[in-house]
Amino acid sequence: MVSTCRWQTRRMARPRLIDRAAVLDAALALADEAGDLATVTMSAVARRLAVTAMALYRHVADKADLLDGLVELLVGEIATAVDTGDGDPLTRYGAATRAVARRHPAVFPLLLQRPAATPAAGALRDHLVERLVASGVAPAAAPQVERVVSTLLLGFATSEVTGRFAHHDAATLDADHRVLLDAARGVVDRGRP
Amino acid sequence: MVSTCRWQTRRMARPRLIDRAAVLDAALALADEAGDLATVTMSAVARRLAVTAMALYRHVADKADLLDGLVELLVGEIATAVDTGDGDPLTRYGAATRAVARRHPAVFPLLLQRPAATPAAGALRDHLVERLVASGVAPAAAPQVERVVSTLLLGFATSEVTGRFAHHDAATLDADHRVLLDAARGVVDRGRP
DNA sequence: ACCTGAACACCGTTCAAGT
DNA sequence: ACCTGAACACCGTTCAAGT
Repeated sequence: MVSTCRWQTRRMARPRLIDRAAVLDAALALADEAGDLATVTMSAVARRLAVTAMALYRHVADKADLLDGLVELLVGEIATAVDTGDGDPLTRYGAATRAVARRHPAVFPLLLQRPAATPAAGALRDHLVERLVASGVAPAAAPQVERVVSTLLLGFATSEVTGRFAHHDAATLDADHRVLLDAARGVVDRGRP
Repeated sequence: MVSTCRWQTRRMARPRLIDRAAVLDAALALADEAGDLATVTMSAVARRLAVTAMALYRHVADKADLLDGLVELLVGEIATAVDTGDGDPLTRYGAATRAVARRHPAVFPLLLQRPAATPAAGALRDHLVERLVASGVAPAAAPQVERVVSTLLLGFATSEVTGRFAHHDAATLDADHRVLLDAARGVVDRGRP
């Protein structure tokens, strides 16, 4: 027996059981399964990681920080989805937003609830502005077009996911979304010189 | 001394210290002053009414019911404001929505968060559809136009109030709102036969 | 460095009891 | 009928202690 601690690589170090990404993934999975943000408690997230609630505080500052992390995750998913699928960029952005909302209905409303000041949000915004300019929108107008179009898409997807249109069927919602995309297209076209 | 209870009008009756409206008003005032929905706890609302938290449960089913009541209050305010001010109906609806959002920034985001199935929401929706039809929108198209336009307005006002546009000044936000209203006008015009 | 145990202030909610 | 006191399960968070 050289040591009572097998994991002792250096002096008094402990094996890292979890990290920030694991915490956020567990929280997101929990929210998705429950379909309800109230289920995401520090205890529940910790339990899913086979750890105590107190252990989380090494990796997230507090619960608000954890929720901000979830928002970052969703923004990242929208960013990676925005360049896939078919149709023009606007159609793809709309589809990406809607798809992420459906995948994470409990967390999605947070996107409209906290300032979009996180790194991932800034990156997505920059990317969208670039795409708008590439499609002929005046550089001076592009940021405003991005703000308004993103607000349109976010508001609609949130409504869909919180059940604001609960008694309407999928076909009606799809038709509504087409009307919304037409309106967004109008905003983009008005930004063209 | 005929009775030890001065307030005893009938057998064992007690003076009604509070009612549902008082509970909702206190909760709304609390949220407005704090600018934060987390401040609205059952204890805090009760304290403001000089009553214990348990007393509230006679007048609201639970906390979710209390929050639904707040939503009703805001929807009512939008409904009464929608026919005042100048400009066309759409401009007024937009201004009314924005004004209510600014008056109640902490509560407003709830409008996008819960199904619009309450009586006040239904009444406002019916009123808006009527106005749209009166302005020449096809009766068959009016409900869809109402849904999309309301979603636009709610999404923008929510963003403004949650600080999603935090680093932009008032003039920029006003300009964004004008662009949004133009888009909404496009949706309305497309509903005309 | 990372995790745990114990502890704290607070939350929503119930139920029997008082008036 | 309406409100209170006591009680319960749960929440987020801290801090000293263990490894």
